[in-house]
Amino acid sequence: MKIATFNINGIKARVTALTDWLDEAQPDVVLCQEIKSVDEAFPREPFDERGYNVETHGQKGFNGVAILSKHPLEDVMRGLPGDETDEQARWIEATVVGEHDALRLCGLYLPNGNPAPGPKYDYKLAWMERLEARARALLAAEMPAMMAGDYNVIPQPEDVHDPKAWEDDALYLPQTRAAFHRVVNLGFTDAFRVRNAAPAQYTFWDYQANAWPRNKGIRIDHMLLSPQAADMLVDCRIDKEIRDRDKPSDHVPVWVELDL
DNA sequence: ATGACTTGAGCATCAAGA
Repeated sequence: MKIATFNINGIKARVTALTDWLDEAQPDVVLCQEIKSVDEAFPREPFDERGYNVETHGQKGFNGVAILSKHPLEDVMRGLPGDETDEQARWIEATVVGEHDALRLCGLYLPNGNPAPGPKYDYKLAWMERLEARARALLAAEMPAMMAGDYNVIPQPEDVHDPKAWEDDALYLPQTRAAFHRVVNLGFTDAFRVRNAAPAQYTFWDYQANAWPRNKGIRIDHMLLSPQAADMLVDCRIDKEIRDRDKPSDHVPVWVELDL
């Protein structure tokens, strides 16, 4: 089963770019971030036509996550547990059933956190604590699970074109990376890194200052696998070519092939 | 260089992104 994560930066502006990529890449499941739409306004038809079930967790203007799946989605859960007052739409979970096994899938859009320090950075760190708690619960269930999406975390120096330029940024601060590694170190596998050890493998390039042609990117979209899911990993790649097309998102898709 | 682009909201500009 081919499962992808893709921060699309606005579903209404990205329908053509997304459907073109779906038709080529033929993923079974796509976790989308930054749909920037309320649920009622999400354009379902292009995805219905292609055989995808659509589950959304949106809000007006910003954030918002969704799952597109050619397989049925069960037990859909919206919102990251741990703070009833949090109104930002950044988490969606569902179970997808494969040929041999079922997989618990979590699509996430982790807060950016800039400027740091400040209230936005406090929110990011608090959100990451809730993420760690959810990750522990998923591991305790001992079923295959994947948490994938836009983490807004640059894990290591080799994941950024110029580490020096990012050292005060909320995506790369030591506290941010430590919080990310605390989650990984519970027993998750960074699917891309176990399949590709090369530096400078990016998933985001800013629209500004010719970042893409200069390859001034960062790797912030990640797919973390529980031990049971890691045993199913066949491949993981970044579809960076589509950053070259008309009206691209500033992120590109990352996908895994799982023997599920 | 706190710049440059892009999106959504909503109709002139501004917030937010990373």
